Amino acid sequence: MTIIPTIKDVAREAGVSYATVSRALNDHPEINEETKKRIVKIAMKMGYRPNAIAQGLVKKETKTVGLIIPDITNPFFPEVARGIEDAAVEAGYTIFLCNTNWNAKREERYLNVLLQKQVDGLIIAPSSEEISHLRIPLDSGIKTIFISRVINHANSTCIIIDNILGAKQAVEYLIGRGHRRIAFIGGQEDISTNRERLQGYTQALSANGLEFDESLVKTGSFKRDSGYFIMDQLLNTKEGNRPTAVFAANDLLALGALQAVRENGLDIPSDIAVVGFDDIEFASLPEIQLTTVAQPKYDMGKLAFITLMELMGGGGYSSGRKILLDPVLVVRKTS
Amino acid sequence: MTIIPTIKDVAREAGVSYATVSRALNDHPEINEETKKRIVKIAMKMGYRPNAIAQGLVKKETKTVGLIIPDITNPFFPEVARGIEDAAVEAGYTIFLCNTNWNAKREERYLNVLLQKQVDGLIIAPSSEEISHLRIPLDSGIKTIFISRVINHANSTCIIIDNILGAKQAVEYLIGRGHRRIAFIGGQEDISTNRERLQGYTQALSANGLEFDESLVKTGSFKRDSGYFIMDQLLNTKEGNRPTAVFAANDLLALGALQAVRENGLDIPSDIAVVGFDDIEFASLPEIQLTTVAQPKYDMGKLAFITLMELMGGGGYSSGRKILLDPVLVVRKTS
DNA sequence: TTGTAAGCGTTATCAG
DNA sequence: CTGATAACGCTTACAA
Repeated sequence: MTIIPTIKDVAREAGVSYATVSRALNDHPEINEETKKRIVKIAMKMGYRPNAIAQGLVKKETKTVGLIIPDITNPFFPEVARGIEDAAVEAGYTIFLCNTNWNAKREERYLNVLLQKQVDGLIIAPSSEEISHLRIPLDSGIKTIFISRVINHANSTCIIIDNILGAKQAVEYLIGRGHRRIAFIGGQEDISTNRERLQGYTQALSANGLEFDESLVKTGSFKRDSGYFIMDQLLNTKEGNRPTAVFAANDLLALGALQAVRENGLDIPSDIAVVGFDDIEFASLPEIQLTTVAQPKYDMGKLAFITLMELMGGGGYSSGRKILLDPVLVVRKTS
Repeated sequence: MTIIPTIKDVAREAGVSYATVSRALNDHPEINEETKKRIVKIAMKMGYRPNAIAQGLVKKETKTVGLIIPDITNPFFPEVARGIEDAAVEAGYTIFLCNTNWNAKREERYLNVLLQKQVDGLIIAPSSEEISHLRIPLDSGIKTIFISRVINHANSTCIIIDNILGAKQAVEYLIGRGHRRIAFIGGQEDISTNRERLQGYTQALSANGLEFDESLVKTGSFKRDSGYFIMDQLLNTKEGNRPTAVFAANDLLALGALQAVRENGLDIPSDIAVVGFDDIEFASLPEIQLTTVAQPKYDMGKLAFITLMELMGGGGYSSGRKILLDPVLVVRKTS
């Protein structure tokens, strides 16, 4: 419970001015090596730790970035976050984690708080299409990276996966396996991730001369219970309409769908084939073996931070870039 | 890309002193209602946002707390984190998320960074028994809550689950089902979580007159591949020694064990019964149906933050409390 | 090479 | 009720 010493205390102890202490600690070139060593030693002994808040105030840089995600409970995001953080630690940054629970109001609130806290940059996985509040960071000029969702704003930098392509691959694979009645189980309808995956689904159908059947497309939220509920509905329509395969917009939905299928006494994949999206770790469990479209989650996180660094560095790196990552279909046992 | 106005700008615009603006914004009692309204309006129009860094400097309070966890990839922690965060948001706090990847060095580094950033409090799920560096926060007097692991330090407040009891329940249940050769698959050996769960295991055995067989106890790290590897070893010892049941120190280990058992062509639970610990969401998947000892993860997070608030509030709340939560055995299909 | 002093954006203490 | 002004802990011109 010792009181934390300030630079003032160190200066007094060492019998020099604040400036000299500051110089010693940040090893400025213009300082006597001897006194520097002496001061550093004293500072250490006193347990001096520079106050980052004060530093932030004068340097106008906090070595802090905000990360806003919609659902920390979806293993996809922790994996991305880990990538971001590993890159951040290396660069000496600390992360404010903000989980919105898919709540746009909370997202907006966080945005404001983070700006007030003077973060140097922002990484956002937007949770709603209601992007009006996303103009806040953009207009304020703070360096921002959007991940997993594209934002239509002149100079927003986005890192996303090619959702359309990924979905297309998944559905075409299903078609290749002979399926003709393929359902789409989506998350929040108005989210671009969902829209694009639906788009890929539609494109795959039409490219293969299959008719789009509205009754086979249902959306909810990107959660397991939603997948369960929707799949159950899908299975309990009149017999003839039942799909033989399902493409779910993420793995959580797929996991829910799997459960509904089994509880309806049907077999996977012989009665119903299921394909997900994300390739969360649990998709590969031997008991699950979910066929899914993989995203490079960890690397996406790392890339996001590195790109943000470039932006923050202020170098000639143009914002407004859209970085598109490649999905890869991982075929396992549910299809 | 507008420049962010300071209180100075607002003051100039409103034709009053900084002090008055500050008073208006923090609605002090001693201010004219009219001018207050006028100033607030002007501030809003200008898009003024108080600089939290500057506020932190003078108020000596940052409304920020640090959260240090070992593995964000283990669904247990995101769930706890969500609880913490929900409570934090409500109280107007923001969380620094620090993931250590079970790395003590990184934990120590984070500790120092967080102190420098002047967090108001700390919530730590320690990742190693090498607690020497944990003296840093304790000695510095910063309010700290330890979760999921107990720290032997005079005035550390810990929120943990009764690991011994939980493990005991699990193993006694197994014994009740007729198992006599029960293996223990642990995480990092020196971590109290692991030690206590092992202790519960041992107690259950001796309380039931079963002999402790060293060859049935193996530890690795709290990860799935570790569980897989250990289980595989266990199964490939000479036939007679093979266990008929396994108690894994967490669900990830159990999931790995499940996989090894199946890959060895054995049936669950008839050949080998498996019980885990944590009850992560994926344990309840119909395909998994893992029997496990449940922890109130989300509530534990909320409680952690609320307790921290009490501590930070400086009220008469004594630190040094150990809060013990109750585990509950959830019997599903792997036992 | 070192010291002095101004300033970062707030809040808080005094006077008025 | 309001206005100066001194902190908060640090960095950085500018002087010495």
